Amino acid sequence: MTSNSGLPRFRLMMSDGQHALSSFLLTTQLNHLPEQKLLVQHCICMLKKVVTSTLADGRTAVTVMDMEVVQSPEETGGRIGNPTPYNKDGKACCIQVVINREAETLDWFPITFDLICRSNVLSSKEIISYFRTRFFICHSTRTLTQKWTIRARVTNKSNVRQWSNSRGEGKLFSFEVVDESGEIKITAFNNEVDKFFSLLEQGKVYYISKATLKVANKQYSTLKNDYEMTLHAHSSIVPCEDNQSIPTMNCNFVQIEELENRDKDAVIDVIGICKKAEDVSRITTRNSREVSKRALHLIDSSGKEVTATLWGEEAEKFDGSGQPVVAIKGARLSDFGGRSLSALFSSTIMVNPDIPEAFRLRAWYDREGYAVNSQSLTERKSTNSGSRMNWKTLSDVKNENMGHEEKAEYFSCLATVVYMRKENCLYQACPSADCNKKVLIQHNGLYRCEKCNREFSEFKYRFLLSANLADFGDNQWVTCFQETAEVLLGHSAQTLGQLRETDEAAFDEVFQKANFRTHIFKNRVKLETYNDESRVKVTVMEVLPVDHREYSRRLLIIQTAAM
DNA sequence: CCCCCCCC
Repeated sequence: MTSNSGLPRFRLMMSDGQHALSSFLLTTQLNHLPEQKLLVQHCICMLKKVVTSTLADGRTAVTVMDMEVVQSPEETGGRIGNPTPYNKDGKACCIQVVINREAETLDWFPITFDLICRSNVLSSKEIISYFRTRFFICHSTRTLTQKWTIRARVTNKSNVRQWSNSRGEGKLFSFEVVDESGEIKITAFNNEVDKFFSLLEQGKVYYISKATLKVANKQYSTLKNDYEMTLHAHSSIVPCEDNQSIPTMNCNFVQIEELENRDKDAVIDVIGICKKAEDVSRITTRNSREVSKRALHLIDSSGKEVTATLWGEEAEKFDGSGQPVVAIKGARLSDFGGRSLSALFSSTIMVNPDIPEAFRLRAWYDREGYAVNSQSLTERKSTNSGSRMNWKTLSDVKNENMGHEEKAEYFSCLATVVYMRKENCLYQACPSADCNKKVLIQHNGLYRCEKCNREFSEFKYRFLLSANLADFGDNQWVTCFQETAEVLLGHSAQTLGQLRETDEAAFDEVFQKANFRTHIFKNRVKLETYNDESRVKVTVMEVLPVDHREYSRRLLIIQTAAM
């Protein structure tokens, strides 16, 4: 054919041995291939870059922008199979072409993943839909469902998690992969969990094909990709042995010292010597879930130390013996204790990773680091460090008009309980797990909760205790709810409620014993208006035992103030 | 189709 530029234009018929399509046009830049008799009949070609277009008559033309001849007709042995014409509107479609390492030439393609077909053979249908997909991705934000193959290394793999919500229930896991062009998250649900979970191993390389692509929800991902993948029934994952060219995890380690300058909630990569691993412990979250946690004390050559918390299984299985190098990719920076780190579900924790940074750290620590009197960015958790406490005397609270701001204020004080109101210290609350609303007894003997709009045969006792606290110079009425009242009185609301019903003397004794006790109180203070009357309300958030050192220190402050 | 990221 003749091109617009007047140069000869070559048209190719390509076949996969089953079907053939003659609508391939060679870009004139590649004319040397046929002219030098490299591109000849029956050779096998690897198409590296192709642009498809729809002609006026509806036919699809495929312009070959870059290609390589991988087998001569001699090697191929002539025609393969008995191909019939490919009809894209109809039944069959399968044209043998080969795609390899396509991505780098397609810089306008937002997911520039290394496209390699596992068998090195793609059908024309796949190719055409693939190119449609590229167009689709560029111009649409809807869920994208097309097929391709990537070759990538697994850098992180989650556990299997169950979910249950109004839309149904099931299980899932996700993993993250990296290749030369970037990183992407891939999620598997239900059947695909069974199929692929045990196959995938962190650090290994796989061919992954026929996953669907969708726009990533940035809210839940810190990966540098606007898209993510989901596996489906037809998806395939095959281990790849030849993985030299695929990068390993790319970490961007931040020096511990530098954490001081980073924003709270930043997600960062850190590497350090685990100077100390605290014991694993179990905690209950706000959502009443139990989870294991373990704090690590990491130090690096900046001479600074930081506490990093691991969760769940990561916390349980962590072995800190021998002070290993620990790298955490994607830890979240918290301002607890000044600066600390917390592993996320998406974090990757590596013990003694095989990377230069780890070797350097090991050498530094064994040579000199072990002797460094390191300074931690994370303050010791303890009530006597003082710095997290906004210490006030009770008269300070009044003199400084605390609580008059729009936002509630907080203060800590050392004070003695001088009175507790026994009357109304307990109320009958709704027995539902998360409802503490007061219930009213009905004529039918049932207890009604207005909030839940339900009647119950039972109630639970809750504390709402008014107490008067005093220090050397002043006193203050405060409110203690459930947890803090339980600490002050040393009994659960349920126990004390029953005691009140059965043994009034014993009930009174609980109050006598708890009175005139001295504690550290952490309080919230806020001006509240009720019936047109404003007054400062102090709610006790936490009751802590008095540490002797702290007691002496506070006493000194109080005495100095009194002089 | 998930989206939990916790505790002091």
